[in-house]
Amino acid sequence: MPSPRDTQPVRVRFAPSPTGLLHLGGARTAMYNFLLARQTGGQFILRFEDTDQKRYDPAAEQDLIDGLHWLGLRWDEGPDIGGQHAPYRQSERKDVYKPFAAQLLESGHAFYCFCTRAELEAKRQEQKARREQARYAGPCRDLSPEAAIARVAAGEDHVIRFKMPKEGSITVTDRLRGDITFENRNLDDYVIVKSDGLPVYHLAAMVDDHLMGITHVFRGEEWIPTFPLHVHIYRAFGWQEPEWVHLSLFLKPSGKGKMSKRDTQAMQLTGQTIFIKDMQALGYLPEAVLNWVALMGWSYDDSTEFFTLDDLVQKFSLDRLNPSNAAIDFRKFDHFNGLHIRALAPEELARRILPFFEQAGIPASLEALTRIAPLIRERMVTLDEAPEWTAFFFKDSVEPDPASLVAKDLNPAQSLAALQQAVARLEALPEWTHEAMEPPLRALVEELGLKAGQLFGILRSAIAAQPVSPPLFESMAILGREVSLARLRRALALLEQQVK
RNA sequence: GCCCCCAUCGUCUAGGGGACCAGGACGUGACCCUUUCAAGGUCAAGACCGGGGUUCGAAUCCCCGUGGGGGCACCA
Repeated sequence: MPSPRDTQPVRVRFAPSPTGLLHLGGARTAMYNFLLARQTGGQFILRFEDTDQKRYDPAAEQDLIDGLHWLGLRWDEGPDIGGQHAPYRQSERKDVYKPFAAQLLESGHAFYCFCTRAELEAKRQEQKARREQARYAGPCRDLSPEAAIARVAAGEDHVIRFKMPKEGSITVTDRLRGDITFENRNLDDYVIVKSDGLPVYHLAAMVDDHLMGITHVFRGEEWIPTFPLHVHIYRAFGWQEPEWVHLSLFLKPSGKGKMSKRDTQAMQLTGQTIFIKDMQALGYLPEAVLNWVALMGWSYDDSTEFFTLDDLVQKFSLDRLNPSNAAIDFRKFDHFNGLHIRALAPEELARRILPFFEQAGIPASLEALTRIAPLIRERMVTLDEAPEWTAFFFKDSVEPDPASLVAKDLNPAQSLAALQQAVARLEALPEWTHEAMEPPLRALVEELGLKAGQLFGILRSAIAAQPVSPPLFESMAILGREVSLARLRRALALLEQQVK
């Protein structure tokens, strides 16, 4: 069911509330918005829904902005850069909502409510005791407008509620699920303006989306229960609705429910996170985050899985969105990270791993890392592994475990003899390159009747002094003749000690 | 409890009446390659929640169960 509205330039928005850090779900929603905007030549807008001053977290705004930047999702209008419809922070738009609330009051679609929280809570308890549906049951709905206005004028505390029809039903249309019908009697007289005068999401988001010309609304499935309210509001104003796209939810790895605070904390202990901010430090690539998350709820075909952001801009389609929830699978995240690392050019990989060396206190230059990058690119899962893989390149000398210098199935004396000959051949080399050293050493393996792994294992251990390391010849070439030979001679000495 | 959404391998998914003894990927196992570790390659095991319909024919459409998930705030 493709809609012609998907191919016209769209206006979409990512509208998080600055109450917490940017996480996977938000990143996916933001990306889908971004993709559709770029694909159609439309606009992607960032808007902060901060009408709840109690939950506001000043650090969250910056985190949201930083996270989106890191992911490479740029917006065309937003609180930090302005735009045609500024401001893009709802707390700064208090005055724009007022006339709309007034209009709803006048047209009879809303009413003033003077019930206190305590009264409401008591009613809810009663309803619960009677096993009834909990919903607004106060007297204010039936107050005459004159009486209500008089009480407001007298300074009485109040909220504004949407006057939900008691009868009938409403059918709303979600892009992924089709028509959904709700009985109005199951809907509540929701508060749309709080006693502090600020609208709640239900009003603020609808007004802003309309005013900002939003054509497609992407949001999580948790909004479906209040979806009919939102459409009621649109209809009360006589506005044209956007395309509503309710995305599936991300479930915890076990598949049992949404991520809770407790879950996210437990996750950090195992090096897993749903927060974009932490992913960079853990060595993940924004490309991998995007690729991974794009495929949770969307697919291109029956086999393509590797996508860059540009690919996604080109290939994304609302019609291939999947409505069922998805359990987060971090192993797949690692897989995508490896794929994207391998897709990086050496100099680019070097640039990405440089911060990890700085953090480890290893004075590695970009030039050196660029030469080393190809050796580790094929074996890395996360960027933070780079320093441990390559630490030996940046040491003046290394101290291999003596036992590691004795090859499998050989005794120390035999290992020493093999290494002596290997060193002799290497010393005789006219030039110190991978191409120059491999043939004579392979020949030596042959002559000694050894297996390649036996001889090269000794050399690798002498050079890198770590149980696993990048390939030998490439490593020696980068290390240079002097350093390599010095390390081999040191290994010779260690072996001699074992022989006597 | 009430309302709503969803339902294919352990996980992410393809499939939108015959092309399906259900395809891909992650993970798992085996093998190949191999100087370690990876990467890469090959192969293998592994799923249509159940029951009714509709139809010549259903993973695909409908209904009922069941299961999972979400929501029921002056939060978003």
